[in-house]
Amino acid sequence: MSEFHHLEPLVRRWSKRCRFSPDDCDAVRALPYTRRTFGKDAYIVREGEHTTDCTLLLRGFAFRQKLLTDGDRQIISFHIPTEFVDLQNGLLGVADHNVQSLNHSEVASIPRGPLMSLADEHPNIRLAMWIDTLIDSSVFREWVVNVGRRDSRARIAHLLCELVLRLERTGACRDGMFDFPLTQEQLADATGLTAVHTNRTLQSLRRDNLIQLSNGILRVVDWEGLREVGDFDELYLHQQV
Amino acid sequence: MSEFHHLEPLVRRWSKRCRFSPDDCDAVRALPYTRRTFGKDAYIVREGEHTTDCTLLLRGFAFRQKLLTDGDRQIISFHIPTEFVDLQNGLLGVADHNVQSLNHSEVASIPRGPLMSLADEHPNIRLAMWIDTLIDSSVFREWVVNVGRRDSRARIAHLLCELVLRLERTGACRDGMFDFPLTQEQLADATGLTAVHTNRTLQSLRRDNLIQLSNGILRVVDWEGLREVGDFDELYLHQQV
DNA sequence: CGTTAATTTGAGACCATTCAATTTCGGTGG
DNA sequence: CCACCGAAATTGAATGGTCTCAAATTAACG
Repeated sequence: MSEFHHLEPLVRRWSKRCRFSPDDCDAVRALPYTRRTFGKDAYIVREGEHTTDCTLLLRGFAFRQKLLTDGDRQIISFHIPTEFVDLQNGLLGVADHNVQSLNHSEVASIPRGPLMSLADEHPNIRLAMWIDTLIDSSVFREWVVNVGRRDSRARIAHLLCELVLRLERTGACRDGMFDFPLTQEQLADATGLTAVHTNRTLQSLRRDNLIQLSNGILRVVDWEGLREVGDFDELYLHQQV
Repeated sequence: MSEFHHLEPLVRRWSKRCRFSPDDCDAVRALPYTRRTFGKDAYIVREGEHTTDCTLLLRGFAFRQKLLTDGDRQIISFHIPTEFVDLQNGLLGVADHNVQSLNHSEVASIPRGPLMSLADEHPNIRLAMWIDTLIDSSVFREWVVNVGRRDSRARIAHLLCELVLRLERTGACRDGMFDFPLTQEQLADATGLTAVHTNRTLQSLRRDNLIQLSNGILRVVDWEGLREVGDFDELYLHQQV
């Protein structure tokens, strides 16, 4: 079992994007890291913290969020395995938002120093990292649009479309079907709605035969329909990069 | 007048952040660029475009936006001089959103190739550039929160607080007073509201003696009050970096 | 100064919220 | 395996913030 290296999925993802040399790949594999696990809703990073590591998600889901002073929560992004949940903290000194584990998750904590040195010394790796942060950024922009200008049906449909495409890449979604561990409250916090209205909106999407959702499994019944309702265009995911 | 180099403000901003060597500074100054001007509302970058340059704002304001299929517009960020409006396009192949000139503006178009080579060869410059894109990203996250979870008064107050702090750094805002070229429609598109409701909300902020706004000049009368109404915390701007 | 853009006002409709109660689900221990 | 429990999902009714549509007023500009 020690044949398998925990960072291998990261190597695969990055090397595909940036034509890594064998040396680049080995350099990533040589990164020091600590494996950690988190329970449901556990905090991985806290706003205001001076972070010392970057966190690569190995298993489970995670999400970023900010809390308002009145206690309201806005979820800013969801993350799936092989993604960093806080790569920006490699360069920014202080975390500007929280990161929580969505369900039971497993991560690799990589110290900032070695990670940034790696970037300094390997142009291809640096490029892959930078592009990761740029795609993050593009997703945030789309989320501004989503919560700013779309109605409840479109917001939720759009979010589901995004998850489908991202999960398909990792094989976690096949035939439009995947494990959907989000509670309706989390879905609400991600779309800027209330849990109650999220519930009614999901029912409306089900009624229109766009999706099925039960037992924590989501199935997209009508992809083109969902796409249309969600005003979805995947350009912003930059998946070809 | 040829004493003054158009990229000098950029050199100053970056070198302050990353301890540039004289050589770093000269390398930035040596960048090739084309000066261009744009009229009100003119497109600087269009979604879907394969961009060849990055655009540094020299004078005037600009903003990023996306259009929905139904024609609605969501503004994603505002930009002020010495900022790049599309630095991410140096690495991402295709523009995922539009950039428009807010008023009459002046920019320096820098070809991607030389700009990225510069980053490759100068660690400090690369760091400054990367951090620029990371701060962009942090601002987008805060905007997700703003349009997702705050009511109309808070959204507008928050946006005004952000503008004040950013403009103060460049000297364009003093004593809480600055040229405010945004129309109420643009303000609405940035906060996810309608122009009509933006108008009523501005009146409400004026009535509470938080701001004065007339003749395109905005004056923050009660900074602490505005800050409180907007639930504003400037951590996300990372201005100390 | 004339013409268009931008701001302002009013009234009514609607989408989403709030608050509360009920039902279902998922996990746990007896 | 069933009884139990808390969490999550669902439903209802009333409220409210924001939108829509239209018209009037004011400001900007050539």
